[in-house]
Amino acid sequence: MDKTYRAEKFEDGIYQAWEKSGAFQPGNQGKPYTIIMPPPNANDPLHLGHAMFVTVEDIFIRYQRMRGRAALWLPGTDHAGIETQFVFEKKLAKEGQSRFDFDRQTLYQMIWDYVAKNSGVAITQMKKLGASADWTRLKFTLDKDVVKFVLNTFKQLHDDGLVYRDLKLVNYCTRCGTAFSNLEINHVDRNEPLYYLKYGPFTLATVRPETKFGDTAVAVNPKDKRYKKWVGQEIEVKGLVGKFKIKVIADNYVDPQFGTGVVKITPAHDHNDYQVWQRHKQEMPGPNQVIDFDGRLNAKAGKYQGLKVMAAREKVVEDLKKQGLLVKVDTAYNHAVGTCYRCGRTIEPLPLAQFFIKVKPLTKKVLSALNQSQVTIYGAGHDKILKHWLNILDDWNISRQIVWGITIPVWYCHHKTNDPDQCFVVSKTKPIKCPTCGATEFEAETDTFDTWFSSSQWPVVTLKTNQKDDFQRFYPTALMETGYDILPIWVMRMLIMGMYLTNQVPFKQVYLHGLVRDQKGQKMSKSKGNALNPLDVVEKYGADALRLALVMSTTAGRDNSVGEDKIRGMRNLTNKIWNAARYITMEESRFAKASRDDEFIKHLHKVVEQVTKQLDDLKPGLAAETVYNQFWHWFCDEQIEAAKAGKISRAALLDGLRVFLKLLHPFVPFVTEAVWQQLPKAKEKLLISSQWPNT
RNA sequence: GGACGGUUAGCUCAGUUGGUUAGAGCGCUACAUUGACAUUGUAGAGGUCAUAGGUUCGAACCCUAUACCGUCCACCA
Repeated sequence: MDKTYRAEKFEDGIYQAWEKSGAFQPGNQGKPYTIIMPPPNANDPLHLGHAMFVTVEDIFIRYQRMRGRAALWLPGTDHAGIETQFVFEKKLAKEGQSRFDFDRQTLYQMIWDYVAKNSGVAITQMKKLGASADWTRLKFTLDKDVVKFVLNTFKQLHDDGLVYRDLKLVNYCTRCGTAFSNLEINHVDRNEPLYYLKYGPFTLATVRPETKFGDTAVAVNPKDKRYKKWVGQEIEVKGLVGKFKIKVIADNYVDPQFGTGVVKITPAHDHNDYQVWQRHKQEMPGPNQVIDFDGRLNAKAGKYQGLKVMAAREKVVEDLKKQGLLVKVDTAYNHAVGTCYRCGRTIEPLPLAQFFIKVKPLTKKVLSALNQSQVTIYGAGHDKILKHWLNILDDWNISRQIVWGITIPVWYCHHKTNDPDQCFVVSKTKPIKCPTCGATEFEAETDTFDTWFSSSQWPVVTLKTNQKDDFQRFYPTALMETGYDILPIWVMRMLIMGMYLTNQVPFKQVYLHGLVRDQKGQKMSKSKGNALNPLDVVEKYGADALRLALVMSTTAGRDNSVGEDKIRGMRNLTNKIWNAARYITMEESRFAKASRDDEFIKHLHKVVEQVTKQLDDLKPGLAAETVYNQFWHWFCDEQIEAAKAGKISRAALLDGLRVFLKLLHPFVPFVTEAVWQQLPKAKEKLLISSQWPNT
């Protein structure tokens, strides 16, 4: 044996031996224990966040496998709709092309080829980290059977009256060319001028004067005495594109304290105004769209047609000023603006007919399951956050205007329009005749599903489309493990769709890990240059060191700092393990009993109990700490030294080492396996398939 | 505006659900080296557990308030 442990000499060979042995597949014996892996983006290299989930999930899977459970860790990869199309468009841009240079089929095929070419990346890297997942069951979100299942779910939801098409204001990014759900919008505080405009007999305040061509009413608070006499009247306004008449309505939404207490209502371009319109449909016209999906003003804006929003705003303000219609400008005004989480551009609320899922009937079921403790959330207060989310959730917009995804199986009778009452047929293939309107001509839907719509079905679909009895055997799964940052966007939706599809919770426990931060507690990012690349770390210190550094002393739901110092320290443990084994195996075991053997065995047993309890309690950080300290400071520093003095027998020491290798294995699988292979022959050939010590 | 966290050693963090002198890693100080390991060992310095009250025989842990930090949500034009 070498004087120091060299991870690079062992890791690949050991991984191959594990995989070849079939240890990653659940055995036929034992109670099932299942983790469905959060599918990483198929074509993206891994970052530390991925390394984190691989580590934590692998710890639990290895532990349960050693406990004799039929442990299944089912891996997958994600087509990651918008993310991937965005990356691909960047690539096109570099080559001087854009997505608009290709028709849908061609573009889809190009992205498919691109993803196929890179799709091994994530999997190879997870293997490097020691992930003991069952790769024979790997699923991709665009696998034929997965797609088929997702299409059926949509049909089922529609048949159950839980899907509807409606014209609503959607969060539209004019740069990415698609709508987003509310959960994908970032709100940022921005300082924008608040303009006070003359508006007929009133003065009103707005930050968006360029939308005034879309105004359909003026609103005041019903209790506001100043304006009471105007309510219900039509006023005449002299505007930039001529005179027009507009009605004054009363709505509680208007805050008399804000600005002048008068608001212009532009239902096509503002979420609040849209809601006001919904309450006053009888009194005022509906959405009057003046900004188009390319982010430019349309013909209704007269001479401002063709200008982009910000340019139009400047021009409009300038002209208002010239005509004496601008009363004053409040430049100190701050408010929150919705921005695209992808590209950062301001989100434009635009009226678009989209498909929505009615969430209320579904969230109700999930809330009651939570209240009955059918699911337990581990992670610093995030159980409360989940409940909060379930209570406030709005209907889910699942239509996306991108090609990289699963096309919504809808056929519009005659032609697709933006009319919410448009007749359509839900069908995987082109229908012959519409049962409602009798149409025989159809236009296919081009919108695709929100990626998260298929992801929300992941625990169900991965098991239903896999080996024959998998769903019966492994569902509901034991544990869902992921970062708390995707609690609402993914975990909550899996609960919703899992309950809908199976009437059971998709998983019984949720372990939410924290975000990985750098040594100083700063967020890691490429631009800051403080991000560690997991593969570089593995190469330098070994996968075990990285794994242990990621999990050591962490608590569910709390961020944790990882720097090179910590990783080096953990690498030192792998060396310590190696050397303890080297020493113990140097001499032949003698079977004579020594004076402190009994005491030694008793303490060892206590350690086993403690680590086992901590893992059962879903406290991998604490378990790692316990086993680290007990191994290094008790076993090595005290007991090996005592053995040198003859107080502990070699046989006891060797047994102790075997126990520690088992306790350490879920955390540092490579070095423990490497050492196990050097020990005198035992019944259990591979440590990965060995039995957890008795408690 | 609301919700949820945090505040423990120089730094990064644990503290197993109220119970003896509060722990780890890194860093620091002194010593140790031909027999497992310098990717080491031994010894040590360093904390009135944010602050102020309260409950209790007993509080880092429970309660109340305050301060600061962080995250998320939110339709005030």
